[in-house]
Amino acid sequence: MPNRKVVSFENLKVACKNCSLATLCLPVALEPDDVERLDSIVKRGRPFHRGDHLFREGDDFHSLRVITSGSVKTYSPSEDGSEQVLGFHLPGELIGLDAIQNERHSCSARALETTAVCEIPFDSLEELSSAMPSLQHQMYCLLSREIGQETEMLTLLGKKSAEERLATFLLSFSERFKKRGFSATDFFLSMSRHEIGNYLGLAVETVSRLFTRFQEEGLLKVERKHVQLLDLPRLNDIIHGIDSVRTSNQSRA
Amino acid sequence: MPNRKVVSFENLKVACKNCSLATLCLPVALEPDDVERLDSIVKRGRPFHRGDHLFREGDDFHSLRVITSGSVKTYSPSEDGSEQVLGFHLPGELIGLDAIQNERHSCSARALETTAVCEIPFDSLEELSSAMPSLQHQMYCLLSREIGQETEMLTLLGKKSAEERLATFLLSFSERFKKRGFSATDFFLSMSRHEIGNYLGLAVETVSRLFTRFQEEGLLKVERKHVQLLDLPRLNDIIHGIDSVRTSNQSRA
DNA sequence: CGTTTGTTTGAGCAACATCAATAATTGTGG
DNA sequence: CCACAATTATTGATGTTGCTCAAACAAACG
Repeated sequence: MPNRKVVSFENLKVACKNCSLATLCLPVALEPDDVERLDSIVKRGRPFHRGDHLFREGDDFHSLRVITSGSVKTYSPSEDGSEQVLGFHLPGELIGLDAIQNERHSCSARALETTAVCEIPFDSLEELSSAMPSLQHQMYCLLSREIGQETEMLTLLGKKSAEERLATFLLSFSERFKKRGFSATDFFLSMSRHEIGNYLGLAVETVSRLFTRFQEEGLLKVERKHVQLLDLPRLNDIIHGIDSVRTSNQSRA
Repeated sequence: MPNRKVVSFENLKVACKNCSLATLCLPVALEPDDVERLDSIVKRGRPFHRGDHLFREGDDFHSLRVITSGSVKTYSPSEDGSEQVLGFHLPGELIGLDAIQNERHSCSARALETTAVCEIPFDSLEELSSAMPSLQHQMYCLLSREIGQETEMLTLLGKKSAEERLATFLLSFSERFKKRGFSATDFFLSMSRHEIGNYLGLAVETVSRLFTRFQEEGLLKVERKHVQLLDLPRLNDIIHGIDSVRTSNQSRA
C-alpha cells in the first residue's frame, strides 16, 4: 500500500511536551523550556513484547524507565525459582527507582503485554536536576511517593484479609485507569490470577474464589481478564473493613 | 557541685564532622567543606522521652530527622485506633522521607526510649543539594535505599512464615547494631512484643511463642527485652527457609 | 489438534489468630 | 520502700482463614 503513510518508530518524534502522560510523569510542574531540556535526554526505544524483560535483577543500572503504553510487572526472584511480585505499572509510572542506590537493579521487570517505555539515563537526569530545582523537587516527590505507596502495601499485607486485599487491588486499578482517561469500572487486567495472588500475598485459588464470590454478590462482573466493577461504594466499604456482605446480602433468588 | 562542668544540650556543639554516625548518615561521601555546609542547616533539639511523638500523621512536614541516639518507631494509625508499625529506627537512620511528596506527614513517629534527633529543614536541604551534586546524589541513594528496604519487607509479609519473619527481624537488628559498633549477638530490643508482632504481621502471642521456641531450640536466649543470639548460622538458615529444627534438633535432654 | 498453561472448584488441613487465664514487670502514690 | 494498679508477657485451648492438594475444565499456542 504505497500511498499509506509509513509510521515507523524512528520517525515518530514523540516529545514530552506532546505526550498525553505529561501530567502524570516527570514533566509535572516543569516550565515548557525545562520540559524541552528533559526531553533532550529521554530515549525512546522500540516496544517490548509480552514476557520480554525490561531489565533483570542484577543488571547494571543506567536508566529509569517510564511506561508509555502497555503494562509491566516488577518482581523479585528468589533462589528457589519462586518470586515476589512487587508491583504492576501503568503508563506514566516510573520504574527502576530502587536501583539508584547500588547502581544495580534489585528487581526484574517484564512486560505484561506489548509495552513502550521512555528511558531516562540517570546520570543525565541527575545533572539536569542539579541545574533545575523544579526537576530535583519533582524527583524527591516521586521517590517519596513511591515510599508512601509501599508503606500502604505493608499495611495491606500485614493487616488486611484476603477480601480487603482484592478489593483494594481492584479499586487501585480503577483509580489509575480513570486518571489515564480510561473507564474506572470496565477494564482488562493484564496479569494472571497467579500474579495477582503473588502480589497480594494470596494463593491463586483464593483469588479465583474471591472473584467468583464478588461476582455472586453483585460487586463485579468478571470474565477472565475483563473486569467490570458494578458497585464501587460497596467495594470501598470492603476496603475499610465494613462487611457489606452481611449488611446487604443481595444474592439473587 | 559547683566545680563540675555543666554540660547542657545548648552548649554541646555537636557537629556532623565529629559525629560518630557520619559514616551512616547524610555526610557519607561529602567533602569536609560540604559537611560543614550541611552542618550549618542542621538543628539539634532536646531529647524526646519514651512515648513522645517526634511527629504525627497529618502534621505539616518541614524537616527530615536523623536519629542520633535512642530509637523510634514509625507507624500509620488507622481510623479504628489500631495501627500498622512501619519501622523501627536506630541512630543514623533518616525518617520523614515519605512526607516530602505532599508536605504532610503520612505516618507518626514516637520515641521508644530517650532519643535524640537532628532536624534537617527540607527546604534548606533541597537548596543545598541543588548546589552540591554529591549531596543530591546521596539523597537519591537514601531514598532509593528506603524503597529497596520496603520491597524486602513486602516479600517478608507476602511470603514468609512466622518463624522466618522473626528470624529476619532479629538478624536485621543484629546487623544494624553491629554497624553501629554494638554487639551483634547481645542487645536490648526497645519495643514491646506487641509492636514486634504488629510490625511483622503476627499476633503478640505468636511472637511470644516463637521466642520461647527459639530459646528451647538453642537459637537464642531471651529475657524480656534482652536478647542474646546464640546461633547466627541457624538463624540465617531459617531466614532462607531451611528448616534447621528438623535437621539438627538440639532440644536439651 | 494435541499440548501446555491458566482458571475454577472442592475437600481437607495447617498455620496462625483469637480467646482466656495467669504470671511477671513496671509504674505510681503513699 | 512497699502496696496496688496497670501494662506486658507467657501459656494453653479452641477457632478460622486461607493454603495445599487434587481434579476438571477452558483457553492459548504451536
